[in-house]
Amino acid sequence: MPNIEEIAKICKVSKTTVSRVLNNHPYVSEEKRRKISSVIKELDYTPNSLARNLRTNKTYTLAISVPSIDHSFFGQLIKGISNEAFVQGYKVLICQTFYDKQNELKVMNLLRNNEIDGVILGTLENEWTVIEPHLKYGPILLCNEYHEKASLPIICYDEFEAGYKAVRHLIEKGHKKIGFCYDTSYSQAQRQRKEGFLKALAESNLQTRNEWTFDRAFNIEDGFRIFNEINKLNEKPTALFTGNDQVAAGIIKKAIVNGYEIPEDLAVIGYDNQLLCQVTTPTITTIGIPIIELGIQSVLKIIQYIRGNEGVKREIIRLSTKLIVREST
Amino acid sequence: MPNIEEIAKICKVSKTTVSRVLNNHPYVSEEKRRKISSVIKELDYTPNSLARNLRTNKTYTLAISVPSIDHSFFGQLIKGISNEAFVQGYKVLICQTFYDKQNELKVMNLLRNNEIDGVILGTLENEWTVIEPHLKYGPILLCNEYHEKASLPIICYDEFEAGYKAVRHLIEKGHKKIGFCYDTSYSQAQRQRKEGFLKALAESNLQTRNEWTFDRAFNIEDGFRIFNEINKLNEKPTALFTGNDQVAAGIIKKAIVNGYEIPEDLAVIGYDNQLLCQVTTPTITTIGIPIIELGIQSVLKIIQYIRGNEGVKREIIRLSTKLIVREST
DNA sequence: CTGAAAGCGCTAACAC
DNA sequence: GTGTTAGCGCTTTCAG
Repeated sequence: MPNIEEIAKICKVSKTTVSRVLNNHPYVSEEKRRKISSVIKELDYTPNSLARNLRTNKTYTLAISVPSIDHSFFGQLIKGISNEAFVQGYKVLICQTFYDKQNELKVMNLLRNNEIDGVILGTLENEWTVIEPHLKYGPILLCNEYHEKASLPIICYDEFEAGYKAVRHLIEKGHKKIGFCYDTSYSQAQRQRKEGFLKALAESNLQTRNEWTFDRAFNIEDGFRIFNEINKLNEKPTALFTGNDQVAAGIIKKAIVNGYEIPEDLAVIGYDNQLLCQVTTPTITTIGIPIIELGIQSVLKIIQYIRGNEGVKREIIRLSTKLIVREST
Repeated sequence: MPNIEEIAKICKVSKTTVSRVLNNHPYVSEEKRRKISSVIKELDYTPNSLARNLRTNKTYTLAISVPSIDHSFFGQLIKGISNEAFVQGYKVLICQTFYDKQNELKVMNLLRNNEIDGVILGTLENEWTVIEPHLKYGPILLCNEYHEKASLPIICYDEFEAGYKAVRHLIEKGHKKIGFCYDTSYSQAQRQRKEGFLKALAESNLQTRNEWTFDRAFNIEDGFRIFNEINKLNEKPTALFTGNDQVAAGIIKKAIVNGYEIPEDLAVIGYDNQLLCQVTTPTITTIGIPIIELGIQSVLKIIQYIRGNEGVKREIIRLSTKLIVREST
């Protein structure tokens, strides 16, 4: 494998001059530039990224941390992030936390060891005080999650409004007993969603119940489980804001198999507007969210900090969501 | 940020000794080892990976190339790969080809520029002659795809058997007019699946038709599109092997909305055994495949080549699949 | 416009 | 057991 010195020797110039050509620097005579370029092509030479990275102290790599990639919301988010990152000349490292604090710290260590230039957190497992010290190693950004105090850029959905809209819709459909599902109840984004939910209930003098609130609702199987829990209740909710289309699909399917009429016996509203909503029977009412845009904005923002070489500061971008009514409500 | 020299100075030893402690080499006195360890901890020092990588010419990073991450099969595959890679001390870079030859070459360039130690190809866009020259830069492995000649490790499903089993099942259900969907018809894995399909038909003296074969069948929307094409045919198939659960779900949903009885008017069999199969109405008959195992085996195999520092050679591992019967057939 | 020289932070012969 | 030395391959002052 040829290196820059070999190219320099063949062209009878210094490594510096070759480097200038490689990096499109000015002040190289047209003649030499041509010669060097042709030798580079001939020998099929490409610069060693490792050496470059060490020298410039940049990796052009971003890490994206998510609970689990195996979920269509995060799949789409990563797709959006990955595409935009590639356009901007960055690579993307995937890190899954599986809701584990230690795994999240491993991502932080990548930043510390100079393996990546920045981190996009698509979930937040640790306390902010644990994350904060890592800011000195490079920019960190919160995406799809919220924190009330953390001093970093936050790009998220308007969760409060989403929760509010969903429940307003259910109330308008005549429901008075409405339940809620958390992905994880320690997520502040989910807490805000719940606030919106509660606000809408309060405005109509309605209340929810503890036993109508479910935690760890992430995928279809969680939906199966949650339906079973609901089905055992004496006083059942008549409507449910699941916070997630997969969970909605699981609940709906199990309900139908158990003889429920949807939405008459149980109205269900999802979140994300995945294609899944269109193939179930009944189709699923949901909250539509701009996933790709969330990804793009996150990438642009973190690259801005990387390029600017500046410490991140708190700034909040809230993307708005929209209610999409289908057959399940 | 402290470096190895600083640690050495404080401990009044050479960088070498510090390096030995860092890498758990023997021949360091217990006393110095303790002293150095404690200073490392105190200063919160971690070695710069970039420098290490340059020196050792290793990155401990694998790239996984897939058409699009935004698909539950590839999401699960990446999950399996990513988990096992982390266990083995490797990071995973995600690369999406979007079925584009150029994007696949970008992955190859990562290998050439020393940005990764090996590549797992979850799809194959270019001719083998285009890929082959890159083998000199590091190990490449084919996963979930097949090639009749390529001299590299191939870990795939027994596609022939899967196609055969699926069609046998449809024939036993009384079907004589059976259609087929390709993800991409240039995929040799898919071709093998088709061979199995044809073998089963031939054994029963049945034939398929060109207009019952559909290409670019990847997701739910493709399923919608394909149903519309079927619905326009004069002579329609009565059963379909879609090669993909999403496509199956899309076809089934559109069929039901258009008044078809499933499976009476149209039997549909998917592939992958995603959870999606369990929430549609009717539930979807499919081919169950060991996705996580495919990922794990791929990682173990490529790491074996990386560690052994040897050129890859052709070897084929075929994982077997199983028919899972539900309501759609 | 061009090149010499220094050095990013680390590891690994090799000598003692 | 330990330290000296020489790079890995590149970019970037700085001097000419």
